[in-house]
Amino acid sequence: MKLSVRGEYALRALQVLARHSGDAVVPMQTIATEQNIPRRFLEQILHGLKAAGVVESRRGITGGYRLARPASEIPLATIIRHVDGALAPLSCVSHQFYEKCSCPDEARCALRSVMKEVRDTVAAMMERMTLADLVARAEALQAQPMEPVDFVI
Amino acid sequence: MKLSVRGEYALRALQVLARHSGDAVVPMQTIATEQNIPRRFLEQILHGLKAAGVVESRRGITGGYRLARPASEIPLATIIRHVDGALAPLSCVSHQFYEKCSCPDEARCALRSVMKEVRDTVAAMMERMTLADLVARAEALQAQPMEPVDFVI
DNA sequence: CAAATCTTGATGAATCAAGTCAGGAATCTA
DNA sequence: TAGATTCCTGACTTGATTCATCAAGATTTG
Repeated sequence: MKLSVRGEYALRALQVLARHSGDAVVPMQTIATEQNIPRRFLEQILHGLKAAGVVESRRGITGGYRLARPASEIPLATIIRHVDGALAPLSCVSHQFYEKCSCPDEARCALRSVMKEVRDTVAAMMERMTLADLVARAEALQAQPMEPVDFVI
Repeated sequence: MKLSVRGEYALRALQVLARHSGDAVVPMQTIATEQNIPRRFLEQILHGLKAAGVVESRRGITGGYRLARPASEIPLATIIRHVDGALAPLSCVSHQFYEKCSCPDEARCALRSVMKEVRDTVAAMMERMTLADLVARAEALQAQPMEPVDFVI
């Protein structure tokens, strides 16, 4: 798994929506400003996530986006797969994005066997972790004191 | 971590060299033929691995490549990093290929914290696994019976 | 010297990543 | 109803990267 800038933006944007779970919708401009994401680009990303059924939108002056399901029911795996594709390091070990590779016998390819373990490990982690967990972790990190950059009196 | 075709070729080629550890050198053409890798492309890849100190070469009619160290001392992590770069899903959590990301406070970025765990897990796996392990696994898989594709009498 | 090999550097086509743009459609408020 | 604000749609641009291919040179052995 390699996260593109697009994927990073998607996760950061959804984290904002997860944090505002109570609100009706959050306008895109708010997300763009808060997370410093180019607005036009974010437009494209959110539209993709809507097509994927991850978010819902509302038009007009009171418009914006919100999560289509509770944050605790949206695993990071789902988002990453929609935006950046396979979690697997090789597409021949991907479940959802499987592609045949060039080795003669997949069933007995040592490299494939190793990469399958990597895939399974990463997929399990990303499947377990949800947007709600991400928000919770952000709050926990916020609670920590600022790094003592300059602590001399 | 996402493995490019280049990275896959590199690992497969080195697996051949590891298997022929006794031999003086293995000519590139042998590797290219056995693993079905375009020769010109393999040339480029092996040259890179030589610059990285992973393989040694010998010119002339008896020329070829061999591992610069015992296969058991070459972790997959080393190879992948040289050919495909960072193991981390985000460069802001990479040790060797660190790049600052756009979030305001890295130390308290939830996404970074999660991806750091992924990186640590993947890096540990790839650091532990060596070329020798890869060869051993290939042999173990070879020992398995052929898949019963057609078992009807 | 001839043949096989690695060495070096250039080149090329296709694809992708990141971002931009224009014009349209929906929705609310005055 | 007008106007402001928002999302919707699809095309486009720019630069880098990926996956190679090629030519000419250097080295080594028979």
